[in-house]
Amino acid sequence: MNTIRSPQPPPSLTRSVEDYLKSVFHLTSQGGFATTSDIAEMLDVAPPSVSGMMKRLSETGLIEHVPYRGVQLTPQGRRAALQMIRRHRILESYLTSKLGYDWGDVHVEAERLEHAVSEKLIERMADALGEPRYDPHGAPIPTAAGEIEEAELVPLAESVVGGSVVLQEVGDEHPARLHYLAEQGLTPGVRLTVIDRQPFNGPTIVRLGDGTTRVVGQELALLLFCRPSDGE
Amino acid sequence: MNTIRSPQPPPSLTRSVEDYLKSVFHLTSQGGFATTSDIAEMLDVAPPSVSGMMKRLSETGLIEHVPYRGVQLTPQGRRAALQMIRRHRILESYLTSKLGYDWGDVHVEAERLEHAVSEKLIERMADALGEPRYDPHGAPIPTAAGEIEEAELVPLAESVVGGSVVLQEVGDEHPARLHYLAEQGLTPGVRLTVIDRQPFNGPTIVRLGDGTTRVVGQELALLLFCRPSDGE
DNA sequence: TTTGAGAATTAGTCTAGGCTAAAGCCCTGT
DNA sequence: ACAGGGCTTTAGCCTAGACTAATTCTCAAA
Repeated sequence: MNTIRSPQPPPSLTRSVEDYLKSVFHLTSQGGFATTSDIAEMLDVAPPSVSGMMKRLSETGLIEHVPYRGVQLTPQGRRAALQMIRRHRILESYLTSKLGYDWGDVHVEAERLEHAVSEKLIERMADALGEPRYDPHGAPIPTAAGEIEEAELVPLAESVVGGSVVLQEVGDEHPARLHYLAEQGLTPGVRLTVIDRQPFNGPTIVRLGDGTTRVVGQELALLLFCRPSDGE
Repeated sequence: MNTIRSPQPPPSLTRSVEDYLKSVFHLTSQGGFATTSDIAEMLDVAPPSVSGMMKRLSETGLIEHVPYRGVQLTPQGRRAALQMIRRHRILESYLTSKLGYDWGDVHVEAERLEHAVSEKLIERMADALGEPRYDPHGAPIPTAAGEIEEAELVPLAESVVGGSVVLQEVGDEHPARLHYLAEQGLTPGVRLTVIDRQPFNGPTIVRLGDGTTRVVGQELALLLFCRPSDGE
């Protein structure tokens, strides 16, 4: 008799654990470690709560914890985090496309739903949408297999003056800012010509396809991730 | 200055509390009290867990607890329970109509989602469905205002032999039984002629609209709720 | 009227996941 | 080289919501 049950039954993580894994993923996406206080701030909990959870998560093999340094995801933790991010982004896409949600309002709703949906439901939504590759904010949606596109994007605030870029992703979830950006026509896929930038962290001035211009303050311009688009 | 804040901010119940309220609602739908052990069995927890929760719920005014007798919902508890039932049934309807779910599989999915969806999402789904009045099992969907239709239904097992009935509601959530019933053509809305019933809790024999007959064992026949349909 | 079975409650414990206060580590600036 | 400041961790506590074991209540039957 074979007593080894190989492809472990899904451990079924708690809501809280899922949130911690997502935070660590986002905080380590540029490489390096996620620190206790960054995680605490992102999840709005006290630092000791993070230390406690990091201990539990490293015992279950989801993260690697270097005391006083920070944490990184193990391959297993990364898979779990990407699964949550896929759920989140598919949900955002579905709510926007199929239920008329505004792109500023989907984040909060998806944040709760992502912990409750089954794999099956997510795949049905993805199917109904035609397997979208980007969510409404332009963020890449991980595949069901756990792969995610990594693009080299540059914040508009750091783009080359005189160049032409395509706004690829809006790195923000605050409804008010998103509403404002949509009003300004600054949504993913738009092509922008970088006309000028004021010194001392001043605004960036861009021209849209229709010839109109926008003055984008530094704070917002740091959230608009672009890829260069020199040729056509 | 008015220090009374009348229409209390929504207290935001926990998942567990929501489940208890639903159980009490279902167990008291015929009037009377819900007993500790019935609730425990329905939620698959130990009786002392129920006693503990009943204490908390009566402190927050959601139920009325008569020690050693049982509990009933207060008007506030009933509103909360009906809200959960509305969510559940709208979700079941949406998953069936819009995402191709089988009626045997929707219950489990809705059971998790009902705790995570917002009011707004439920109303958008209801709207997309055209404000359905019944869920896929034929159960009435409470209105957003908290009203629910109460019909006088009779289990097929207790219907009058020789009479004609319409199958209104299937009172079961087990996927296997639901699949079987669908195969047999026994789904809500179907008209049945009750041809015969074997003695000693034996099966009921019915004829469908297409002239074919079905032999329905007592266990299943108790789950098929019908309304008389004498005239056309 | 009493008694005993069965149901309900109380008592006490456990875990997850928060918190504050206190202690420990690391690194930079003098 | 070391002192101090800022993180991080530990210690200890709290709540919700489970559990088991022990106790108490109720009601029906003798």
